[in-house]
Amino acid sequence: MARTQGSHSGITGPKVREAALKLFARHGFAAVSMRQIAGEVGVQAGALYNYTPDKQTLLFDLMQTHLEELLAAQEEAQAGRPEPFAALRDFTRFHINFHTERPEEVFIAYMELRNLSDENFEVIEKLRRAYEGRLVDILKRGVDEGVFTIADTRVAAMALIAMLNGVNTWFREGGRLSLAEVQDIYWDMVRKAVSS
Amino acid sequence: MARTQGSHSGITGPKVREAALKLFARHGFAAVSMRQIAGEVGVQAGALYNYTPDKQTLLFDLMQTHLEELLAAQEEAQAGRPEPFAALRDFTRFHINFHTERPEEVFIAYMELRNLSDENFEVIEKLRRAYEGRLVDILKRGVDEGVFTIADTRVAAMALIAMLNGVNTWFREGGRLSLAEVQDIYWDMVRKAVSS
DNA sequence: CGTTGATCTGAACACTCGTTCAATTATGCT
DNA sequence: AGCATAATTGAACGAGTGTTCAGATCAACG
Repeated sequence: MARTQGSHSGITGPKVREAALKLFARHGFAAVSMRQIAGEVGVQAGALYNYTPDKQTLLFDLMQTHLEELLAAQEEAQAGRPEPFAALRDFTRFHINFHTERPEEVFIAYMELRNLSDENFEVIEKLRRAYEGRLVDILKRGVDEGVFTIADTRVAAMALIAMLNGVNTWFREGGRLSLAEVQDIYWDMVRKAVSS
Repeated sequence: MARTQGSHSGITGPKVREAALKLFARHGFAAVSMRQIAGEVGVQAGALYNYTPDKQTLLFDLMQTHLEELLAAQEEAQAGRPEPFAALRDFTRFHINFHTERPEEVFIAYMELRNLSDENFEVIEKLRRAYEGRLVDILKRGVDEGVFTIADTRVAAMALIAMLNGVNTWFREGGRLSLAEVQDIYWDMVRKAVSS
């Protein structure tokens, strides 16, 4: 009997989010039941509804939190770095770092978009665009200052982010390459891709 | 009364695959029921089992067919093109072309991997690796001949494919850019990324 | 120590799921 | 025309779905 009823723990909320995160990432939103999540937490399914109004909102909250943390962390990492070249290098390293540290959040944020309601999707899409905009700004500054050669900054931003996101599909800590080596390899490609 | 029972059409098989393709791409494998697929075809759910042993195999067949067509088409597009530079350019254009022509197949092949059984996953993964290997070969030849400068060919191949796959997330026929323009923009970035 | 209020259980509700199968119907062949 | 057979229906199976809620339980406060 792991947990008796009525216990007033105060840590169930975070545990629910952690369990949902893990299970959604592993099996997909639609394939995970509220009873599975409850089982992972050590609680009955009904108790989950003290922490989320419904399953869909649970997913939405995970995505929103992730993207807001991403934007906040990027803002901090970028603080006071006006030269486009250094800014792009920092962006590249930051992106790889942040994303490889949160594989589950990243996976969900990209794979479960279609399971969001229209309004929730709009909120998430706006956050995603805002992050993309950060990179577009760097690229534009670089083009204006003549240090980057880019045919279309928006397309370039999407191409670079897609390339960097790819790291998550194969990188594993303790593998052939260290994170620092991966960052160097990708920065090398990014740097060259925007050069003349 | 769309369809009377007992009709011996012979085109139900393809229609089942088309319906499954469309619905899996739109809502995800786990979120689509056999009854929905049957409804799209104009048939009762039980009839689907004349064309697939189960739902999972239906998914697997779609993915396998897609990847085998990809490999075959790439082989043809690449036939007799030994110079690495031209081969890489052709690969880039081919990849964008093939993938933008089949958004649903591509989406499924990348998003529904976790819904495959272990054995089915292995088959699909092997095909995906084979395609990746085609690009690795081109890059290796280029490095050997001194026309490309690449730190790690396997990582570079994965990075470039991820970048090219990104086109599918935003490109729409009739949008701001034509397919040819997109191909040129991406080829420009690919070319520079592997240069010295 | 008794009470309040948050927390959780366990059962219930109304569906939906993938899959099976006997019975029925239409088709291709002779 | 009649027969064999492929294709399809429609009902059924057991299990699982998200969500609700009355009642039980426990922590904290006065």
